[in-house]
Amino acid sequence: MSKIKKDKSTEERILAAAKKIFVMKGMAGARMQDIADEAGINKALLHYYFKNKEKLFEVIFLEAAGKLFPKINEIFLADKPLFEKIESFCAEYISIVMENPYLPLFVLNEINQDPEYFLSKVWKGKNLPMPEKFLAQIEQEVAKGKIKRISPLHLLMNLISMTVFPFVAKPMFQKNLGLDELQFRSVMEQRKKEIPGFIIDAIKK
Amino acid sequence: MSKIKKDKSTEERILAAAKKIFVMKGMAGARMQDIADEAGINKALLHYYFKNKEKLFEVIFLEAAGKLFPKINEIFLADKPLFEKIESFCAEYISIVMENPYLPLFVLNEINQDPEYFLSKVWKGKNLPMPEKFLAQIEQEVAKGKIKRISPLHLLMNLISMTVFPFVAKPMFQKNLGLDELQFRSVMEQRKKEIPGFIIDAIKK
DNA sequence: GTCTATAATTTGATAGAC
DNA sequence: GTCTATCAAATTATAGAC
Repeated sequence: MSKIKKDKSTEERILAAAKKIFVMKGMAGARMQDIADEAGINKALLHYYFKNKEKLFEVIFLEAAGKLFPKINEIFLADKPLFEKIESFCAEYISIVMENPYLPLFVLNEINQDPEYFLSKVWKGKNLPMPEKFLAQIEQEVAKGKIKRISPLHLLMNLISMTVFPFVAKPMFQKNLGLDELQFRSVMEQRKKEIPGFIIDAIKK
Repeated sequence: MSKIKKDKSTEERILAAAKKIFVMKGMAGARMQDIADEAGINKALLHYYFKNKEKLFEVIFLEAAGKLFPKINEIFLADKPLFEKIESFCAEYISIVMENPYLPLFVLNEINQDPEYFLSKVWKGKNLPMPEKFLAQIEQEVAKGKIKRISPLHLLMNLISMTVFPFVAKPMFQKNLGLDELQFRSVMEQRKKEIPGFIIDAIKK
């Protein structure tokens, strides 16, 4: 701690500013000047802290991806009954993303720019997604006759789609359904129960 | 028809090139040079046909949005039984998007850049989304005791999410689930039946 | 309509003073 | 660490010949 009692270190303010601008405009659309302005500094100082735009972007992107992917992998690896997994995934994922509603679109969009590069960045070494266990668990439930004969792959896609997509299409849903910020939050809060209930109704015998 | 028998007019080639580049890189990331190269012409000619980048982009964006939104509005306005609506929506929407899998992410991303502006462009005047009828129809089915007591809003979100999201997250799903191009298409083909079946199981009494 | 050459502007990045 | 001033490269857009 070289410095005491300042609201926020310059680096912290840069990172907060960069996150805001990058998530809003994307890598290509973001301007170093905008980030500097947002952080209350100038471009030179920005480059002093982060050598170039690419380096700064990588920090922001990896932090964003780090908020979204581990939670998905958790559901793959956890040692819990199927229904519990689905319930806790919806609730926890929505809670996390509700604080940063635009992260999923940001991350998915950048991944789309160069899937190989970005996906390798996301889980280089560890953190690899292992959906096999989860898919096998569904198979077993089917085999045991606990749930309907459903394709594990499609069930997984349905779960993730219903949980994540409303955030990706947030402006569209808000405009078309006439939801203000508060109402949108409320709807997403409901979905923590609504989605698991919907799935259970769909697959229970 | 001033000219006869040429593979493709210059304007057509420009539009095809612009679509490819804009959809791949987004408005901010696309380069006029790339579009010119892709079309086999030079930048000057590109500006001769379309005054500037913004104008060209608008044409592409509106065409893309025009492929995605009317189909959604159709389900809102059509005069058909609920189940039929859901079935035909899934099948038709997936068929349309399968030929341009990256359109949804492109459109959603640009809308996110400036929701007011882009959404006003999409349905200026006509083409306004009218979800009320569809939501009311669900209410009625519930009231008549035909289906479970479910929130119309959430059912609508679930339907659209399950249909659209796999395209938005295409690279992620492909990488994580180990699907090549052909397998992905096959999975989406299955979903034309899988999604309606899933929904029916979830809401039928 | 199409091209070459070039202007005009934006923007990422650096030099050097304090 | 932070700033001002400036450069160098990239990129949109135009002028003008054919």
